[in-house]
Amino acid sequence: MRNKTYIGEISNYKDKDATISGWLYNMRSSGKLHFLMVRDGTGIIQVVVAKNDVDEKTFELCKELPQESSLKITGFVVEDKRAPSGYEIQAKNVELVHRADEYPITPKEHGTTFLMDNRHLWLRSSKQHAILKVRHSIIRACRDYFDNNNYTLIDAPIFTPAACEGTSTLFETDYFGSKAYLTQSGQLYMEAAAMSFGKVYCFGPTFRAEKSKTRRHLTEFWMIEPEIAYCDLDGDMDIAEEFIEYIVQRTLEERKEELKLLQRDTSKLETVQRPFPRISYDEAVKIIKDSGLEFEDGNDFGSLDETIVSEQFDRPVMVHRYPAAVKAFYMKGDPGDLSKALCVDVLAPEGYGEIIGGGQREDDLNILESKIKEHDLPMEAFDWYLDVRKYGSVPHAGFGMGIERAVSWICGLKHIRETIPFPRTISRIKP
RNA sequence: UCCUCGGUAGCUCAAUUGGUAGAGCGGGUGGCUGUUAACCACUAGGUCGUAGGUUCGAGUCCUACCCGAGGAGCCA
Repeated sequence: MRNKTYIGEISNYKDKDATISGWLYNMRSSGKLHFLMVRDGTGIIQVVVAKNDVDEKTFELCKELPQESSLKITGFVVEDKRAPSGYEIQAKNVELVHRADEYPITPKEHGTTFLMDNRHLWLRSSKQHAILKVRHSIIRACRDYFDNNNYTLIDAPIFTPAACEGTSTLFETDYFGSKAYLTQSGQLYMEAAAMSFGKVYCFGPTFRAEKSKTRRHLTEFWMIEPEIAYCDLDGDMDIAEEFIEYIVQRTLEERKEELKLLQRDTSKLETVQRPFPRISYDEAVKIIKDSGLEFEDGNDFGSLDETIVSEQFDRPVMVHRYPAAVKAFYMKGDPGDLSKALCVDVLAPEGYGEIIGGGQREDDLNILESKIKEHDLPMEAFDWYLDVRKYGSVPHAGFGMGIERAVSWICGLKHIRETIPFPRTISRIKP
């Protein structure tokens, strides 16, 4: 079974015989000719079955093949302008591996709910296939960026004893009689690890139990979180922009075909190059107010606010120094204005909003303890975290990027749920 | 949790002021030697989300509930 030909490399077999193994994507028939569109995960190719070229049994078989039947086909490979991919196979033999039942997803239009109910089959469609290929490339680029820059991969736990930030709603689970929660971030663990390895990152699933029902939210999503010892906010922003530039440019190189199939305007990605604009929260507020929108000083940005700010630029914009009051307890205060936090959000262009949140962490033990009290968080849950400030505390910073939001932006999608193979949302846990 | 919209054939949708539930795709049967979401003919396929109510008569009007989609909040 190993020495077979993949459709993706069919051009190497021009004017030669080849055997492909795949699934029937669609079929058109014309009396004494059948046109089978066959896919195998690496590509799709037209197979021509002519009545005169095959035995009668084979020809009759192809006449009534259900969509998605699995097939092994041997034939002569030719270049032909009439074939959608430029190449086609003139069949000599067609072996039916399995006759499919009536396939629910037809070549016509369907609603998203129906397609999501059939997500396990929808993955076979060309658009979904392309999105997940892009996702794979983005994840590989993320890992390569950190691996090539001497970061150490440190896996964070999924079960956690208490809220990391105390803000989001967590999924609660029974842990041998006591309560445990599914992680909403690996960050606190990365801070501890950075004091051992210097530069670390984690990449894993993250869970939020908020009842968000929008095209930007999942209850289970993947986040990549670097953390760097001896790093301040400016250094953090340097890393974030270099990182985003790298993954976008890598994806443009590796996934031209897929982005074309997704009809992505790649000119809007080609401009994603350093330096990215860096503006303060106060400057962002001015942009929002100048646009005519009402905004109350000191508030966090809503999604419309983010869109208005990001529309001013042709590449991601980094907004730093938000009011400390709207940010998590571990953010370090700005020495120049303690009402502000040394944090940064990276807003993707074209209305895609926040893809990265991060900043410099509070490294002073006493300040951190009082922040925990201010936020009404249980001190005992953070004893280990406070230890990081007791034994050789240093300035450190990091950020987290939601993979699905990055994929959604880079692919130019309307819904985040198509960026993950099996999405989990407030109303979906199957398939 | 709140706001808006929706639920009719396997799928996508239509049905006029309340008056015999329809089309395309998919399925089935037949036809066609260059099809491009092929095409042509015929054919099968329905508890109109659920439960009540108004009416001679309800897919259509009223009430409650269930489910879904988008948005707000919250966030990546």
